[in-house]
Amino acid sequence: MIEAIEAVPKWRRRPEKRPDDILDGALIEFRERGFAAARIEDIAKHAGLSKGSVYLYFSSKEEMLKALISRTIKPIATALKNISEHVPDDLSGESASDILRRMLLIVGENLTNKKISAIPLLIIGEAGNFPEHADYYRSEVIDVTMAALGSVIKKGIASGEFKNVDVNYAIRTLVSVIMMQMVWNGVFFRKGEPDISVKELISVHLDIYLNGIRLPQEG
Amino acid sequence: MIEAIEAVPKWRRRPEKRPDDILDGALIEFRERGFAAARIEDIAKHAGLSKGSVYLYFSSKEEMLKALISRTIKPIATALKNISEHVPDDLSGESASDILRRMLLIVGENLTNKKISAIPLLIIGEAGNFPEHADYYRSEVIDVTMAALGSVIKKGIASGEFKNVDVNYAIRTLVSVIMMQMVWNGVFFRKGEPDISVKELISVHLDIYLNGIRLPQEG
Amino acid sequence: MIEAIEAVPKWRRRPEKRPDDILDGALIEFRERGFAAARIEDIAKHAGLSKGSVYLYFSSKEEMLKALISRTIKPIATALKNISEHVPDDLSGESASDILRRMLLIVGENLTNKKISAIPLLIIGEAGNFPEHADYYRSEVIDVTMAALGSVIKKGIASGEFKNVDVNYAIRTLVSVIMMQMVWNGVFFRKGEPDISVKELISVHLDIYLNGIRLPQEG
Amino acid sequence: MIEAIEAVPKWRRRPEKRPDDILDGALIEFRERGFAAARIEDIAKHAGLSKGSVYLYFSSKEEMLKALISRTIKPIATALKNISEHVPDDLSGESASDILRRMLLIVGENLTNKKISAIPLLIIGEAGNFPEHADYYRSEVIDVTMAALGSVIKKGIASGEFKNVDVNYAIRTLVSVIMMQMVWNGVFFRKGEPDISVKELISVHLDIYLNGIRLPQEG
DNA sequence: CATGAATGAGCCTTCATTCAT
DNA sequence: GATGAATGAAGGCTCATTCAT
Repeated sequence: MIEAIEAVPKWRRRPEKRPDDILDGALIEFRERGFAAARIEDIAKHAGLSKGSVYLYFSSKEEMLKALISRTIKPIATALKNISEHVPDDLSGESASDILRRMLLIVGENLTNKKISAIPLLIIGEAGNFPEHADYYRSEVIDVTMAALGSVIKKGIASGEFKNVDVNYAIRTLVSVIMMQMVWNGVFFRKGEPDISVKELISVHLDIYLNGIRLPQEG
Repeated sequence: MIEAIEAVPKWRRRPEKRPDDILDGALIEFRERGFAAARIEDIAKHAGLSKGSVYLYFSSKEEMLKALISRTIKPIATALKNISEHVPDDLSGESASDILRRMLLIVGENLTNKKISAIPLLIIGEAGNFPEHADYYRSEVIDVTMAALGSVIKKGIASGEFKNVDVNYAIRTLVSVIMMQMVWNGVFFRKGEPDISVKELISVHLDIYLNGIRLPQEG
Repeated sequence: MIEAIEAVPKWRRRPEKRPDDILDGALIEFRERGFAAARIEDIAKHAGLSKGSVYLYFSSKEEMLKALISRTIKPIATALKNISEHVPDDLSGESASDILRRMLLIVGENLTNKKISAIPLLIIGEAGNFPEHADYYRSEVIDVTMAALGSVIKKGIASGEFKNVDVNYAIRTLVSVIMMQMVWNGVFFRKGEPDISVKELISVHLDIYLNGIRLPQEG
Repeated sequence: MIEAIEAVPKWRRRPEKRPDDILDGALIEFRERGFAAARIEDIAKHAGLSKGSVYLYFSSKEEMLKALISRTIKPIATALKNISEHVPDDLSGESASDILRRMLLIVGENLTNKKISAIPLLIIGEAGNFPEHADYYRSEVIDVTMAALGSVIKKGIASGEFKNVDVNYAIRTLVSVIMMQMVWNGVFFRKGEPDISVKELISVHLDIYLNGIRLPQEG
């Protein structure tokens, strides 16, 4: 057994991870230059391969884009579905606010993973050419996330914890900071600038979301 | 009068508007296919011109992108500067909340103009290839907008109208709904779906922003 | 009478010279960039005209080249024919050497006129694309010149003035310095360098041609 | 042995000669149509390649021109330098005339190689667009050649073999026949015409150069 | 006559994709 | 599997030529 393992040649590292390595390179190049302008050769270089070899793993550039997006979205979608299916019907002791906080923090974690957060930006940039990917992302990630958050808000309203707000709009306020932060980090952030702390951001955001910034007027 | 109208030559419509017509076409194609994949010939067709004629007005595809972005950003930047310079020092009677509302509604108007709101999406999509445009947009539009809103928030805090929130983060919550809505309309919106009313959205958003969604706990 | 002359409008100088002005510009541009790379618009500029107006005088770029070459070659060819037809049968008192000298000096004068000497260079450069022009130049200028010089050399041989050299080759030695000087001035000359005096050159050349550079060995 | 020959793959002939094959094609097309009008596709065809493949070896048409000129000039320049450095200081027994003869015959050999003699013609034709190539050719070939010949002439003068001629001009007479012959063969020669023998030409030329065509006048 | 906007053919150059080894 | 030479379609850009005014 041990021999078998040692027999794995060292000059070819993890060949079974090749597709993943290629997609890593693709993500970088697609984001850096856009899908159309990204060159297969550059993507291959990131994976330590030659141009032609990429085609052993992906039949076309577009297939790479599809695979890249799937690779990121699928586990997220699965996780989101798990979460949303487990929002307890009656909040079982936990306040709606606390549940919202927990959920936002999970999203926040994804935000700090560049390999994950680059995907929606890529999708935004290529939405004109590949609306199906935008659609896929919306269905699998955004709609699910919004539905999950929406159901918590609804339960909060039902339980008397929240005001009777228009849920459809209220979700947007809640979610938008996440999206803005993604765009900010990927597009408008300037090197050398002090980072925005995602945790802090979400904390302040949620506090405002729950309580507002206005001081209660006495009298 | 009628003669005057007929005197307008039919074979060359409003030639002085050509550059503008071309940029309109460019915006459509750049958004639809991305800068790299957009074809000059298609852009020309939108303006009723042939491929070569475009080069009578713009020396290269990249120049068109620059001109397109400038055309949209410059007047907005000017307007924003006017607004931010006229935020009264002492709120002079008007509440900070009301000023924020007025400002957000102005931004909301731009949001409903597709020719304007498509620009930031274009910039986001091309940020990898043209970081200078993202930088320009941030400096001229985002930073100015955030500074203006920030100064109102600060005044609201000073006057006792607002809580002592962290302004830097608080601005983000305020602004992000705008950005999300832009992305939504340009990327994730599905035809046939009921539109989100920008006015309503801003109204709900600001209400939450000011007051929070949580019901005050009695007792 | 005088009035008539004054009636010539000043705002349109010598319209009948337009074709000539255009060809002047064409010569400059054809030599500077080559026929293929020369732009009609640049040629027009030299003549103070707009691109389209050139086509009022010449139906195509190639026609301009033809006309340009004809304009220069025709009078030269006529002059050469006159000269060669008047080489006296018996040298009538003048030595063959003196006749050669006179002929070379005439050629030398053309050499110093850039508008004339640029033409053969143009023809050389475009020989691949327009062999008919090279052929024309050879027939009308080179062959006639060589024939004229050849006939003088032959007469010099007949009269005992010259050795019994192979005329065919001997002409080449005589003529080649002219051609080299043309190429030199048009191609290899460096600005700022001291000019080669054409007169001096021809004088030294002919002296060598007649007498050689070798000192007679005393015996 | 035979196996070795058969082992040469048929589908990819001498790939290491590709750049050379391409330059051969480029020389033909550049000379035939001029640099600007030559089409990459035609050049590629000469080398049995497709348009795009040319760019695997040369990054642009202009690079091809540069490489083409260098390829020809470099070895010539090296050879010339060797020759000029070995002109003996004291003519060591050999007469200056004999040395000149040897040198001219070497130049004559290059003249009969079309691949070599086409280069100066190309340079002449493109001098307007690429003066740097004319300059390079002058520095590396013409100036070196003239300097070498000049130094021999000077030694001939010093040794009493030659008259005290103006060397600067005398060189031109010597060299010009070479240049003329190049132009003749490449531009004015007509198919079917009897060839000029370069050897004969140089022999006659040098004889005239040394001794002149004039018969010594008795009495 | 003169203009210059408009056209569209043409060519350099790039790059996704193929394929012989 | 891996390579990289080769292909050829595609598109940006230029410019000779046309033509309505």
